[in-house]
Amino acid sequence: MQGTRTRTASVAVTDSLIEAALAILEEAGLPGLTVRDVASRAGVAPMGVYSRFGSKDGLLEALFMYGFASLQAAIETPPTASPLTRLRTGCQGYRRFAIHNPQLYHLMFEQMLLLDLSPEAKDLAQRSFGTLVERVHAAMTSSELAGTSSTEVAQQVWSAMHGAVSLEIAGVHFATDRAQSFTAMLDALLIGMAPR
Amino acid sequence: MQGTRTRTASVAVTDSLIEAALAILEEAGLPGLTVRDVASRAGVAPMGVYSRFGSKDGLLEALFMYGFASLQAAIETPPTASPLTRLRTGCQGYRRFAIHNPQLYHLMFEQMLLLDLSPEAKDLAQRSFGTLVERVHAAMTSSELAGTSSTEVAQQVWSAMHGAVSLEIAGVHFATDRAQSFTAMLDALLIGMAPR
DNA sequence: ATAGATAAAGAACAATGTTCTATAAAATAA
DNA sequence: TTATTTTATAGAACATTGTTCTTTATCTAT
Repeated sequence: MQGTRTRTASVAVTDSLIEAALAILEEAGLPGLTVRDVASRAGVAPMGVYSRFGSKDGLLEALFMYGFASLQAAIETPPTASPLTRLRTGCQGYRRFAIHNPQLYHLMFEQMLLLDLSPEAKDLAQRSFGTLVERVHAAMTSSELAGTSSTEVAQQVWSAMHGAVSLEIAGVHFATDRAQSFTAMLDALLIGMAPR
Repeated sequence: MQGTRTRTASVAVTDSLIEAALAILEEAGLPGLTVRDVASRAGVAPMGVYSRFGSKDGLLEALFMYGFASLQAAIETPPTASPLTRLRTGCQGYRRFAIHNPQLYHLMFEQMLLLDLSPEAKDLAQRSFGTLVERVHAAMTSSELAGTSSTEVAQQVWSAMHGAVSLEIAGVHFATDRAQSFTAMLDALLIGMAPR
């Protein structure tokens, strides 16, 4: 008697695993994201995760990279007359991404960022930050922002944004209109960074 | 023949468990914080955690509350001539707490805050926020800050602080002097919130 | 001092990340 | 096309961890 095992085609299994993981992540959160469930949802055995990603952390890193690619797209906006306006629009995109993908955002910024990431993952994350630095630099050039180090100012803007969406995702918000409160905080920060 | 089990005295075992958990947390991080290791370090069996805290999450909630009590102490400062200065000093204390207890801060804000907490834990956290609201309110009364809702402004200040220390703890910082960058961000935000 | 109540020790259980092994599918060669 | 080698997957097995169960040492009240 021969075995009854069947083997699924190897085509695009990697993508299926990532898709399954993303779906489970947003549905059940990080604790619900088990290797078995991801593999099952993708129609493969748990081993499939290990042959393709090396470990569960490897899969999570793939989600991390997917997330930063999405974030990059969310903050990328066409040029406008005012560089500061373009920066503001990008910040709104940042919040939109976070609010629309709360579990993924949590994974990216509150889990993976604390772990040892591969150089590729770090590069990708840094590229997103680079976009923000560019916007800040442009606003400095147009004299809409003061200061000398666009990197340092960008870090401060990013910090404020991250803190705001992070607490909002956690359900810690005492303002009635959270989008408006986010914008108000950002406006205050940018006003305080304007030339005087 | 009688068993060779010994039973440790019940006095102050709860505190021993919390102390052990805090030590392991900062030494090995959240993944290293296992019930067995905590119990072992406290000199009791794993069951001790369950009889006293109900579950591992119960123990983590005790750490959460310990953390917020410490944070409360860190942001609590004596009155000064300028309410805004007092607010600023409290914010520096906030950062100091976070940087000195990075793993605990991570547990508090990036893990527990996302879970279902007991009313006691929520109250304690809200009390810390209340202190910040008071400082903001005082600065509004002295016309050093503008705006009508001290709660909303306090939330924005907290957001910015949290984002800054959160990224700093994660190792994401592009400024040379991080304490200075934190202060610079805070200054910009408070300037942007000043009456005009 | 004795009896009952309490809670802790240690074993056992369930779930999860990971590894191992047999083998089905694919790739290659003749 | 057929035979052989390689690859990667299915399913079982293993280690660790959160949790529960059972036995029994310790505590408390009389």
